[in-house]
Amino acid sequence: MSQRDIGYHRPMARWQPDARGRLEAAAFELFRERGFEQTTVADIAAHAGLDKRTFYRLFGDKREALFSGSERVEEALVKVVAETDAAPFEAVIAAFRQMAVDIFADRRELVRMRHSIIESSPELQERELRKTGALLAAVSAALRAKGLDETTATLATESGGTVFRVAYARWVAPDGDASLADLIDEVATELRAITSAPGRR
Amino acid sequence: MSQRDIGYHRPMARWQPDARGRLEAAAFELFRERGFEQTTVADIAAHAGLDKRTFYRLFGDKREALFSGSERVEEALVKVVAETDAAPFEAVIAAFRQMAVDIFADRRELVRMRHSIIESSPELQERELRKTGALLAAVSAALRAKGLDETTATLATESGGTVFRVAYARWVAPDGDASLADLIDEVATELRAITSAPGRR
DNA sequence: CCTCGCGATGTCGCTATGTGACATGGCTCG
DNA sequence: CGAGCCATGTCACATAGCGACATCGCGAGG
Repeated sequence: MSQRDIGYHRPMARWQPDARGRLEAAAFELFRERGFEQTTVADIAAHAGLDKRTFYRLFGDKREALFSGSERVEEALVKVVAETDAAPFEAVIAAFRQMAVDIFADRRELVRMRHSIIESSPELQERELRKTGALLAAVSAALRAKGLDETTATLATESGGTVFRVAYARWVAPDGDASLADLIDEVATELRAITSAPGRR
Repeated sequence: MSQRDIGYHRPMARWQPDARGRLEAAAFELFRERGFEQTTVADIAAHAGLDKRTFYRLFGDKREALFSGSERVEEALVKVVAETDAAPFEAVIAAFRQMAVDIFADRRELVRMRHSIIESSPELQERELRKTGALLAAVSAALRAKGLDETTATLATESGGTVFRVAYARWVAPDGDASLADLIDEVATELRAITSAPGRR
């Protein structure tokens, strides 16, 4: 890491480039080393060669430094949902599946590290929940934009989210080795079975 | 309100009774009047005739004052799930249904006020998400205790939670008038339809 | 080439959150 | 009747987060 050189004869710009990226990296590193609560915003800023105040200009709060990829994920999900013409639940599953392939598949170790950081802090778990909720709201809006009523859109979206969360939990588990996309398919099938008909015990 | 007299000739106890209840009431009142962010913990404590420090001995943080009923709800849900012998998803739905009748039905206005407070603050929304998650985790554990595997338990629980959230959203909506229990049944049926089979568009 | 303003960053100061350590004083139990 | 318990208050402090103002390289226009 580091080695964020600019070039050779640049007469030394007033500031190093990519303040935001440096802060994200510093936060990730420190959260892993000392834990979220043991890391102060001043620590993160100093580690990135910046001031505490600059951190707060780029991130709403201390937790946000860990949740930067979410816009990309949201765009990917919404795009698939908007373009596919499958039934609502299937559309959402397809979106998560595609997103898993395009964004998650190659980053398993990174995702695992991030997951273990979040797992260790209730505050971060809360933020993750909120981010996920916002993501699902965007997906649901994309479904409604296709003419679905709100209840249908919400139920399809939330069910898809449930499938994803369960599949994701298995994927990041230390011993799992199946691909996330395959896990999503498996879990979707299981969910269909469970909610299908009021069968007997 | 107030008028929390003890009796006639009680030689004046050192402290007024029910500090926790007074703090909860004060918090609710102030959050409604000024909003969550505009209310400081010192305000709440003063309003209840107590010190800031006492607040933090009784509540983990400022938000917790709004989330005290959750243990009761959890107990009610777990009890039904443990005692019924329906299929998993149906068991969870039955639990929410029963809880709706026993705990929510008579408190619609209170629940609406509480909901509007939470809606107005992202911090409170995060906490609500976490509380709901903990609740669902307990329900899922109750299902596993009956011998179900983790995936089935989680999927049934989360799906039930989805149904409840959607029904609840309709129930607290300003114009709704159906009972929460009925809404739960309706939404459950809709969810079954949506996840049933990969039908066509 | 000069200057003038923009924009990203730093500095300062302050309020509020949340916590540890210690003090107080009715109440209960022996 | 005395010893301690325990809920509460008091004090001090680190950190989060934010408003206001200062700094100064850079780039556009004269």
